[in-house]
Amino acid sequence: MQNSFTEENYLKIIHALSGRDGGEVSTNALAESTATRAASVTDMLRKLAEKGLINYKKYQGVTLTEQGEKVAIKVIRKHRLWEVFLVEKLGFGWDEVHDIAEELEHIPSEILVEKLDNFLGHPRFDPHGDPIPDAKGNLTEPDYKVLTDVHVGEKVRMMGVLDHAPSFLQHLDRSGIKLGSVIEVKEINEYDKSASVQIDGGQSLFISLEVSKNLLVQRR
Amino acid sequence: MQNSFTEENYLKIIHALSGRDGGEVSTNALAESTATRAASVTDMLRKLAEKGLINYKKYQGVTLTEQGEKVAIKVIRKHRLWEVFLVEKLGFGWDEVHDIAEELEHIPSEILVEKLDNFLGHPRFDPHGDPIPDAKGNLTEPDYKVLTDVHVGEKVRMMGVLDHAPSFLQHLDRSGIKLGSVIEVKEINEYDKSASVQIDGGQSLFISLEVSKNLLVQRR
DNA sequence: AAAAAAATTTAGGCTAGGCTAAATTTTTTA
DNA sequence: TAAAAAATTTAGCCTAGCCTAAATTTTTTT
Ligand SMILES: [Mn+2]
Ligand SMILES: [Mn+2]
Ligand SMILES: [Mn+2]
Ligand SMILES: [Mn+2]
Repeated sequence: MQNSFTEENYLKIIHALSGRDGGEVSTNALAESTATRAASVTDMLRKLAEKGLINYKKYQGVTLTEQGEKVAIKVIRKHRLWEVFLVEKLGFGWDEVHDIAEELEHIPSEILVEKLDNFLGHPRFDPHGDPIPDAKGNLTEPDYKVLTDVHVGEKVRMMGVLDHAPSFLQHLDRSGIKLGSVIEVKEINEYDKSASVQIDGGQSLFISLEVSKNLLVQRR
Repeated sequence: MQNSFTEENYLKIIHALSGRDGGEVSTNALAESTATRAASVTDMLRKLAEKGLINYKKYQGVTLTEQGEKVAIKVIRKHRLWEVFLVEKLGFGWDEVHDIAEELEHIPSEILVEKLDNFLGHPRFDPHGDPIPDAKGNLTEPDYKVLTDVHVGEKVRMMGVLDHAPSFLQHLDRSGIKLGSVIEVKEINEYDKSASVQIDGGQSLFISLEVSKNLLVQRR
């Protein structure tokens, strides 16, 4: 049977909150992420467990079953492919596409997804640097580090963001930081952990700890 | 306030059933088109009237208000633009796109529609020959005639279909009839009104009355 | 112009997915 | 380790969109 829009959202959120270790997700965390109340979450968890999509024991938190994981990954695949479409083909900014993709990800047709993937040239990453699961459902999270873990003097490449909020992405735009940018850490301020960095060998600027915490980078 | 998926479908269907004269649409006709029961339709009509989207007096049938017409035309615009995208960009057949567009037409963002329209090069017609409303909401139905009204000896151009069912479209594919094809009526069988026609000056074939009734054509 | 038939609306219910308030269980703190 | 706090579940309600059965209105036939 088909899963509803709402069920798909729960599964996707459980996947995200579960992290790469697939740990238990709490009712309250889900209530927060779905912008509903804990009581409503409990109702839905019972339904998802009934359908075999999650492992749920009262008071114990939930994890995805293999089947639930599959569904979640399909939704993530669609979300990220649509984001690529919106940015690459329609000319949206990376700060504008999340909400629209949030709707498009629930359009059913398998064949649509595969034709879209083909049209886009089988992209591996979405506009925020997040990996796109392949048609078989394989999702490999590259292990990037956070900019706060980079030492003074190191040069790294910007590979993704942890925060997807438009305001954060726009802040990066104004700072001239984008996917692929080379970031050299020149200095770290002892007092507030802000960093002085140079972008692509050009402009130098200060980055707050808050920003550093949300930048995913890779040693080169 | 935003209109729901269901409300949008009602408005679109009322628009279609209302025809170019904007005549009253009956409860039963809506029940048939929405695949629901008359009682359910009545409920929804009261809600749409409440919102000022339709003119509704008990037992009298409904028409769209100006506001309702606007909403309906926006949905139609989205539906047809997405169909163009699916056929032109993703390579779907014209027989495969209706159901998918039926979902895509409810994705909200105005800006998405305009960017999509731009990406597609502002198409005037969808893959079935139906006119696409412009961004301002102008929808002009070209006045094509039905193939049954064409006399023997006339040559006409195929411009659209009345039936959008996949089986009908596939039948046309097998017959080599597509948008733009030139159809010359060679003979009309007195008994069953089937026609003998020649397509694009090449292949000759028989067309049943049922098919003729659903082909929109234009004198050249 | 009745009477019969058809169309439509009303009444009363159901499910999905929400909510608040109260009860229960688990976790933390003293 | 008992009490307090936090987390979670249960109970009871609500709205959107459906449904069936019964009542009402309109239309068609006699
Ligand atoms: Mn996103
Ligand atoms: Mn993304
Ligand atoms: Mn269609
Ligand atoms: Mn169409």
